[in-house]
Amino acid sequence: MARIDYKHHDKILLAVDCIIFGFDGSGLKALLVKRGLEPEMGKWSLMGGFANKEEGIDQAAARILVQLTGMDKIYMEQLHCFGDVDRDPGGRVVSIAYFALIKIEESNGETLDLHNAKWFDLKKLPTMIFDHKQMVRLAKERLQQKVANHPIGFELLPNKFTLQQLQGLYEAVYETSFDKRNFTRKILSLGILQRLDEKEKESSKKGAFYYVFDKKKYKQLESEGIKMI
Amino acid sequence: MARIDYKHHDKILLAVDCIIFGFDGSGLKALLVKRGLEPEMGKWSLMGGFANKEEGIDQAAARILVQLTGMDKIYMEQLHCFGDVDRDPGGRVVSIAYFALIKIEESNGETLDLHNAKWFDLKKLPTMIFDHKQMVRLAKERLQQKVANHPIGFELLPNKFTLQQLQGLYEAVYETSFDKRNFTRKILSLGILQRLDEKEKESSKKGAFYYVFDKKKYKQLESEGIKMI
DNA sequence: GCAAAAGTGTTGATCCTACACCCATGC
DNA sequence: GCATGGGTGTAGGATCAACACTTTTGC
Repeated sequence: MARIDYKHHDKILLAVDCIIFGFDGSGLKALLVKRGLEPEMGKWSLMGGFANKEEGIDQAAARILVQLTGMDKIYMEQLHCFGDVDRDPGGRVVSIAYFALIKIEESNGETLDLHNAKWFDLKKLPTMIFDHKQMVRLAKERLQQKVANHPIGFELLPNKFTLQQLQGLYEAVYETSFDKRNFTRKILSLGILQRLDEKEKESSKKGAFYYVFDKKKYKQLESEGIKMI
Repeated sequence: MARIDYKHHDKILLAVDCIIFGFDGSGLKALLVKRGLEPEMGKWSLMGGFANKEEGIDQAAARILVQLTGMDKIYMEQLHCFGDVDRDPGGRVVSIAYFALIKIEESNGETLDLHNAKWFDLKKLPTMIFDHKQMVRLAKERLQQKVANHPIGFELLPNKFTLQQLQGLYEAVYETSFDKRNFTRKILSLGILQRLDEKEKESSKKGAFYYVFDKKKYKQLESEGIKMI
């Protein structure tokens, strides 16, 4: 077999696009920005950017997430690589999509405004550029699969949350509703929630206990994939 | 926000690497080739190649699979994009890994020989270049997840197969063993197998019925994901 | 007739689902 | 004292796991 050199092959623009999910108590949201460059400037778009030669693609995604949200260490995972020849009318660009889960209340309003970012309910998404709608759809499917077996839903909630908030989140992710008693029993039986002595008193007279996700206990149990739901 | 042009961004070499699985009745196998270019020429490697500007990445993967196996229309799905800066000592190359399932007996021996390809038992893999071992590990995990909910195991078996072969395949994928009665009952209760009148008489006096996967029935049932196992 | 693999049912345990009432509190 | 959301238990059905013997046939 012939000896071949890397030099004779095509180099291609590599982009990273981020599907950023948030939950505000009423529904799953995606964070979109107004695109700041041609083509399609001014249209709604996922937050994205180009990968540089000197950085890994995960670093590129993390960099872009910090740019927009001002937040470090947010949950992020690679989704899929989109590489149709004509996906971007501006040129041949292969895009690696990442999805991220953030706690809405911790994001930085200033950096969001800087990029003209806005939260959209997943069920009321605007028209988006290129194949970004397909990216969001795929990300939502992946989120559903993942949430069923991994404790990542907590990334979308405040550090302390009530069972009702947690149930609301699962209902939003799966677009369905669960029986309160069954849900409570199942989620508590996993043994990964720790109840605080503190109560949330905003939304009821009686008050609902706050819980926190107990990462240590989860790590102990994690024989690759606990059934969350 | 400033108007930016694509031209000012880095272009990067894009490779495609294929994890090709096969099943020969005794264990899950992966198809490796002797690498034909520097660096690491002569070492064991996944079959790969560079993506061209004029083709989509899925097309690139399909092209590379045909090159090696001589087979068209084989089951293939994107796995993950590997983009660490130093993953390839020969230069900055981002690789998109695909995994494929083939029926070993249908592959073309000549094209395999041409690339010095060899089947390796997944439990006895040789040293491989770059991050290819990691790719195989991830592919195996994904295969396990996918096989549990989708009827793709049949891609690894001849068109007609016995229940014993099918069970052997599932046992190989999950590296465990199942109870014959429970397995038979569950798989037949799905209603996606059709029994032929023909028997396989090689491996027993009595003979075992051949079955075929009934794609039509599956499509009817497919309300997104039937539980296979 | 015997060796070798094929084929087939039952039972107990577990898990899942459906369902409704009392509790604590602020007003 | 009443309105509001918080918290809790049970029973029936479905599913899963464990288990062993009979059948067929080529030799």
